[in-house]
Amino acid sequence: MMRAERGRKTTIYDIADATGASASTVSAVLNGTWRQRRIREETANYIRNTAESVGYSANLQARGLRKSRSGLIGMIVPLHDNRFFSGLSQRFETEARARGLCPVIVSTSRDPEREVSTVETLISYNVESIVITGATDPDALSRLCAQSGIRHINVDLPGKLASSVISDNHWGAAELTRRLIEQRRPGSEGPRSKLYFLGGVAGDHATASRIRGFSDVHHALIGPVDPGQILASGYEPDLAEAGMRALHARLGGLPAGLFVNSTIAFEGVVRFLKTLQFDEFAQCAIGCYDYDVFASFLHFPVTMVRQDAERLMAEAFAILDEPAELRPRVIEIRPELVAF
Amino acid sequence: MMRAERGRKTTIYDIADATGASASTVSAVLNGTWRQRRIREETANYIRNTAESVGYSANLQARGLRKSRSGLIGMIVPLHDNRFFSGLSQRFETEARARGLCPVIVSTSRDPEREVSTVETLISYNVESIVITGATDPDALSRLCAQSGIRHINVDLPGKLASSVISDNHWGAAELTRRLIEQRRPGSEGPRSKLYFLGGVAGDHATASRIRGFSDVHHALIGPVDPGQILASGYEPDLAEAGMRALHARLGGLPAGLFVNSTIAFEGVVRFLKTLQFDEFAQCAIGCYDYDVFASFLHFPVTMVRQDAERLMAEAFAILDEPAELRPRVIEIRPELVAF
DNA sequence: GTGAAAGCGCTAACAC
DNA sequence: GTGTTAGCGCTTTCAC
Repeated sequence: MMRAERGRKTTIYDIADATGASASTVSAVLNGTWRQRRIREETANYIRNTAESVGYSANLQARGLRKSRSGLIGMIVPLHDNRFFSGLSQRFETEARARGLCPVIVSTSRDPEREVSTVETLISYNVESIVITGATDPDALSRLCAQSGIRHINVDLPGKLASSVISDNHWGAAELTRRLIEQRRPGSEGPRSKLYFLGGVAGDHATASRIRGFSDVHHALIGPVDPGQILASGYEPDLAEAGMRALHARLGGLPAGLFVNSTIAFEGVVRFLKTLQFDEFAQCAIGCYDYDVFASFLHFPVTMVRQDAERLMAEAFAILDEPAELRPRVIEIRPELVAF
Repeated sequence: MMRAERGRKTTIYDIADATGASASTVSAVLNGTWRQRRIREETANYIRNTAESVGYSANLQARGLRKSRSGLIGMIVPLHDNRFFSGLSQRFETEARARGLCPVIVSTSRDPEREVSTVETLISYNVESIVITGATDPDALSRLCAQSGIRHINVDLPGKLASSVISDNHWGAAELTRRLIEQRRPGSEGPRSKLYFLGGVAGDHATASRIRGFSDVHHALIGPVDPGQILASGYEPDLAEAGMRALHARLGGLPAGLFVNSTIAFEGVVRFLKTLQFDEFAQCAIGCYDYDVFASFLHFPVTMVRQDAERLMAEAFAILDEPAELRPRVIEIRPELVAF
């Protein structure tokens, strides 16, 4: 193993030298195509044994270069440190593994430039396809991928240029709103008798759909929604907390119901509620779009919407597995409502 | 751009043809080494513009093959869908990015075989180094890496064959135990006056250190620890819940204090506590090794240990950045105690 | 200041 | 049934 001794990793040429076979024979044996080359069983065994004994492992970059494939599959997420996205990552990993691909998951901090450069990097590594989750500008990424002919799909946030698998936000929000209205204590009147929507960014697709779901049901069951009932205060716990404080001051108490648009905002809400007396917030029906185990153990009842990460990813891969489509599709997956 | 028209991606040869320069000049310009080649500024600009206008992006597999580097850095985690590990992932990503490397994070479900095959895959892709977190058998992985001369480091769980950066589990557990004992309501006697340790696997390094920290302080302040006080019931919420139920039955009530060894176990514990009356568990001092935002909002006070993912990763990369060491080191990072 | 050519480790067509 | 050979796209010596 002269080459190995020189510090390099052992290659098929080393194995070829060691066994007296040729590089192509070794290659065929070691990558499984040897049956079609009708290589003798014993030759194959001999080669395999030698390879194993020297700890040979194929150089996947070389293979990738030659076959212009990489065996890698990419995914971008806004952040790892989040229940929903880490759930998606977990499912992505499972699906990738089932296809013999090595998952590369990169986070982009919701930064559009970083999204672009990350996708460029993935493309440069010749990933087989890309799953784009929570992108701020999915279509910019689609254009990049299209340029290099890379299959890709949007998950969670839809785009116009590629198929998308998203949560059925309208349905989930409508259903959650319906339940909150059912739970609402009767009696109060005026602004405090209404429901309020808190958190997220109104421009963002998911939030917009949820606001529509909320408004539709609210309108049908209680009455028209006033703009003051929608507090899309952003994605930070602090902003949600401040929003809650302001709302509480404005109304002179808690409203009949609260629709919190993410666990991130929910954190701020809970922080504020903790400053109140139990009997005060016991009067308020609380719901959160998104799920967290511990949020379900709080000292007041809360209804949560759990998005179906498993189906979202399964559908995404189903589309990637199929031959490319003519026109982008949007598939909506219903979330599940969980009451505590 | 004939090659591009044939469906391939554009290469430096395409750019060379288009600009009339040679492939090596194009290469130098596009990878930044052109100054040392004293290529004329205008030539460089011309080439860069052409490259950009055709949307050229380098084939990183080819570059990697040639330079026997990949620009990838690997990490294995037991699972993505967990606060602690996803926090580590997030920091890993930041550190990798700071070094211009593309992070590849793969989960292994705490399956030893999968750990091995994942590390093999990463090695085959020529990753620059590997961060191993929460491995069941770190030393087996170290041997693999050593075989191929890949730098690597253990995080969270230590190994004997490579340097490790771990949480100071003994200190954290001792400190948590001390606080629980302080909070303990005086008065009771017998088994119920003691603290109980719940969750984790006694054989696992982290759990073992924590049990030692717990026992040392318990011994010093209350008295010897009875084997019956240690319930290392595993990593499943269900097991912890069952463990709690059994303990409660055995003691005829809750003990003076409860040391829960992970948020996973804590989930089961909380599930059980929910079945009790408020004034019953209000008597029990509760602590959890590991942190979760929402766990801090429960209807009883809890002290949590928050591991310092940022410093864990920073130290890990600091070691990877240094020249290889003669003897493996173990660095312990103190966690932070947070009371609610 | 720039080009020609070799080669990274692998695969696949084509020999025989 | 197995060997020879020509690249995959890039970097890097060496030449001029």
